[in-house]
Amino acid sequence: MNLFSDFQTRITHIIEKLVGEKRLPPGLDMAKFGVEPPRDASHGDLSCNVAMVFARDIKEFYANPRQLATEIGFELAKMPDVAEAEVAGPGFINIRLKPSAFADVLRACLEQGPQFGASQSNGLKVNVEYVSANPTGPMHVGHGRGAVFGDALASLLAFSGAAVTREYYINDAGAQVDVLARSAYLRYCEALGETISIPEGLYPGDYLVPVGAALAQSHGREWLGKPESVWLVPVRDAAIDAMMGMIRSDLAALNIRHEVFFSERSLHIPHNGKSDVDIAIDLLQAKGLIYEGRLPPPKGQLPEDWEDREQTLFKSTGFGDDVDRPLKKSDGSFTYFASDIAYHNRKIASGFDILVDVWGADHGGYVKRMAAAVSALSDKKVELDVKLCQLVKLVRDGAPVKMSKRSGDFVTLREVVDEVGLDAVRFMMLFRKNDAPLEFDLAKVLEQSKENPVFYVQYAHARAKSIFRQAVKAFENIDLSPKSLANADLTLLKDAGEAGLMRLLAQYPRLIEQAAKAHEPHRLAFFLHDLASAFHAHWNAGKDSPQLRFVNEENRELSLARLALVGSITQVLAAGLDLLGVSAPVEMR
RNA sequence: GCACCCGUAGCUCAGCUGGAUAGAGCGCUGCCCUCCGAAGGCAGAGGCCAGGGGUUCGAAUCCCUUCGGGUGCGCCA
Repeated sequence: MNLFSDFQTRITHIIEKLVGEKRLPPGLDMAKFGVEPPRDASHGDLSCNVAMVFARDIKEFYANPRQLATEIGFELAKMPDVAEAEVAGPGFINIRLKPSAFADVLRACLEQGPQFGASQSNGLKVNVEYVSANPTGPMHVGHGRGAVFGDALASLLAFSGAAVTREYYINDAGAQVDVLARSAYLRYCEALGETISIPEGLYPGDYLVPVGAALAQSHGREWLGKPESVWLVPVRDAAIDAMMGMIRSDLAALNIRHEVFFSERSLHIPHNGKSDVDIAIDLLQAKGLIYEGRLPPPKGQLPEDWEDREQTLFKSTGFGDDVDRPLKKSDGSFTYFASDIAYHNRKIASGFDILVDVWGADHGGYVKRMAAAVSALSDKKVELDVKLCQLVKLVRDGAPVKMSKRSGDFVTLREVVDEVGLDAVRFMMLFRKNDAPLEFDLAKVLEQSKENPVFYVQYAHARAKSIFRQAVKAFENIDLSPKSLANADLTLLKDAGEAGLMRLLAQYPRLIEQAAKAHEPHRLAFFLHDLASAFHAHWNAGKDSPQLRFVNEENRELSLARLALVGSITQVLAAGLDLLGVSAPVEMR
């Protein structure tokens, strides 16, 4: 149950009724107004801006927005769960609910359990593509951020009613996997007793040592001293398989599992004479969006090897890009962009309504052309949202931890997960907007203090659980099942702290919905932190004022009502953490 | 030179796609444990939302512009 969308519907009906009575003009866009929690709790439980939003449309019917607001407020006040609806400021309608409304929220929370806040299927097919690290080495912490972000976003979207596919795009074509093959070949030679030195430009990391050893084991001296043309392909394929195995295992350590691993190279393999790239290019060609032409050289620093030449271009400027983009390299092969067009065309052809790509911020310059391509391929029917994740600064006690992939001596994602645990990694990665840089302190995330948000939220959950343990000791034969708690007399919850907590719980379904719509899982992380904070505060209120404690041995009925509140909080904390992929411990000892 | 992201308390950051008197943590000052987990909480001080224009009932949020930081800019992916 979502109080906010519920009232949005009710107010929409009131407006429609007024339109029917010719007391408002037809054609009002109901999507324009909103029902939201007021910033200031003294303004009530719900607030609606509808009268102000329609200020311009209603001039012939009402002198000012306040008049319309008064009219709507009058209708709202008649409803059984509304205590009062008053007009404030320029025309806000502030609604205060009867305690029974919040009792309904608690009951819904207890009865629906982990499904509280979930939405019915909305019929949307969404594809979330994330991680997509090149299969040339282990993942680093930056990849981890995109991985956790994409995974949490996918969960959030699924929870709010979309049919979600989690997808990984394997960049197994192009020059870099050849570099990988050469690097692995050297390790193969090394495994056979040759002395090797790794030239500049190859991957020096020792993660390729076992790959070389395995090749030596399976193929003996067969490729030793032979030209690249003999061994490149088999070594490359073996190395990519090994790297993808390693990446999958790194992802598994973070509880991340994709449904689809899509190979870039497969896009170039013809079926019935045509590859996916051919098909996509043909499609654009048919739309008249491909031409042969010249590009002006980039302003500022001219590249050393710049050569002005005729090339095959996609008319991306027709869809908001700055320049048209080349589809073929000078050697005639397709650019990465061409493959990516084909890849996204596959996704469009699969019937997805929304495509979400999670990329590193260093690919920001690529967004416009990809959005242009999706727009062109789908005739503007499919939306592409590219989420850029800013880089992660790894520090320990404030001092930077060096990372350098070139030297092969970098801190891998796996090392960080092994050191601090997946809960800490996942929560911290989500406790920041995706487009803001993130400082990840290896020492701080293990601290057991309120400075560490992971601990703070998990502690709230453990603390809530401890109240239940306490209640079992205090009362004989007490039934603390959700069903039993839902039957408690919830009107006994009258304290301001209790009301504040219930108000927060009532906002959870809306928060989920909005975070999913905005593709911003961090909002959920911050909400859980807020809920934990309110809970800790109310707990402490019980220290100063014993009559506020959740467990009151003299008053079983009151205790049951309060335990229903605690149970709801526990439920939302656990479910919210679960959506983020973080565990909710029963105790912190 | 151009494009994209960012600029909010001394520091690190939220701000719910335009709402009411801009919030939290750290740090600083002063408090709260014979009592459900003090691994926590309460109170106080601290702001020209980088600057300037505009859009409207209403702007930290949208548009333009200046300044400052980051990321990119055919034949890497």
